[in-house]
Amino acid sequence: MARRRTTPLLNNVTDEGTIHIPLDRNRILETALQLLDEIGLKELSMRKIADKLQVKTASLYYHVKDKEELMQLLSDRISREMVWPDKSLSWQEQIYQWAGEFRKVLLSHRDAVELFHQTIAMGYERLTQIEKLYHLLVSAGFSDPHVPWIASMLKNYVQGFAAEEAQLQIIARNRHSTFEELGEQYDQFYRQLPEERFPNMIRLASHTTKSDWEKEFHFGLSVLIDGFSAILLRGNKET
Amino acid sequence: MARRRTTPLLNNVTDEGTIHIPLDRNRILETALQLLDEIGLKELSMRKIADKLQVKTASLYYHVKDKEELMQLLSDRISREMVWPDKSLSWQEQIYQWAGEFRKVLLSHRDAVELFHQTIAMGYERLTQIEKLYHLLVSAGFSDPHVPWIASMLKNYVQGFAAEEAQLQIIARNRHSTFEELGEQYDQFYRQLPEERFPNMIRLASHTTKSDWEKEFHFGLSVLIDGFSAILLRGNKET
DNA sequence: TTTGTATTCTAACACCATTAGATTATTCTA
DNA sequence: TAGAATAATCTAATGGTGTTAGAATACAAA
Repeated sequence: MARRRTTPLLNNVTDEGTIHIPLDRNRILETALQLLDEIGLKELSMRKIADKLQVKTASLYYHVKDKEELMQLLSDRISREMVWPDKSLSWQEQIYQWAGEFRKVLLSHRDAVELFHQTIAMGYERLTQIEKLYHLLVSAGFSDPHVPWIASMLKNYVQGFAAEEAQLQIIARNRHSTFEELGEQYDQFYRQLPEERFPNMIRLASHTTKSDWEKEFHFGLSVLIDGFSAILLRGNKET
Repeated sequence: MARRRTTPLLNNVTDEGTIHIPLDRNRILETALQLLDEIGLKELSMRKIADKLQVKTASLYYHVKDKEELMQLLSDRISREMVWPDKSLSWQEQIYQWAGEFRKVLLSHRDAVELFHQTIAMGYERLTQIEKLYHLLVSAGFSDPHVPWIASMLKNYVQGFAAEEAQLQIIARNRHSTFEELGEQYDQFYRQLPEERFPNMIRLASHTTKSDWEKEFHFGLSVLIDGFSAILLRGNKET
């Protein structure tokens, strides 16, 4: 039995007295983002978004083509939180800043890494993010053929690193464990493996659970940057 | 109205005369993998796997806890196709081989990259894959604290690179385009962007559509390997 | 042949994305 | 200001999904 509104909406006021704010993409997006942080990507559904907006599900489809389009827009919305590197710094330091920002944004929203994997950089913000990186590299003196794949390597490095961090957070959440408890559990898991088959994994168990993510992130990045520097010094030869 | 079998199964022969082979994890897994290649990860459902096995959906749950467990097993099944590096080669060449194999496997099954992102390396095969890489790096002379994160960087590089390749394949499939047509379409997309906002993207459009994936994969990898070599020469100092 | 266990099935539940078409709200025009 | 046109939302339904309890069946051992 469907409930039916007894009186039509007038002046944005429903019969319950609550104010009816018309939908639009922005409101849908902000609600979706909020919901994402609360329940995660897998639980995020059109129904729940609509419920949170106090609206029927079908209404969303007037403002958005698909769930896929919504996810696309959502990834762009998250990208908007990037702060751009300070152009007065050296290009190396600008890359550190860019990467640090990207990592921060990816970790500041639940399952953002997953979302970025599932979507394609076609929106304004994500394209801008790449454009800025291109600009940075061009200014540093890299030749045109080099720029896109250097940028791609940097993007992949950050995304891969953040994915590992996020995965640990997700596991911790699922088990209602703290980060420290999780370290022990990891150790235990590795040690319980057959020793003749995984000698190195077992021996390195304590090192596998990263102790200082910040430092490792920076160090890995420095390997890349040093490599790119070498290309620059060599004079941008070879593809 | 549900159809009901008129006679019970006897000697593995149904009333239609077809032979009934009992289910097991392996058969489910192989069917799932085959189906994955045919229809892709998003379309892969328990129902369709069961249908292909000529079995009711619920039967799968006797052999497998979850869909998640099945996906976990599937990623491990795919990892099994890895061929291990030749230990007579130098460690650098062994890394090239390892990475090349990993990339090959990730691209030899539809949506395998996605699957690897969604699952965690906990199965026998995926752990073995990491163990082999650890062994390789230890033999090369890297110190214990360095091994896991170098391995992580390599894994992430390959996975990131393969993700970009796979994404292009997916787009090409969706649009029923060849790889060459897709290049043009990409070019067109970039050029249609507002020029004042994306000057570098537009100018670099032709370079963005990678021409020789093989070469770029190798070159990017060499940047990493050179960086790791430097660490080795420096004597494994600093974390 | 009976009994017990292993396996598969029936039937249902509670979700999900999406759509056509009716209904209501708002704006524009005469 | 009344009526027509448009914009926005809702109703209702379709066909899909993973998962489960418990009935039915198949197979193996006694």
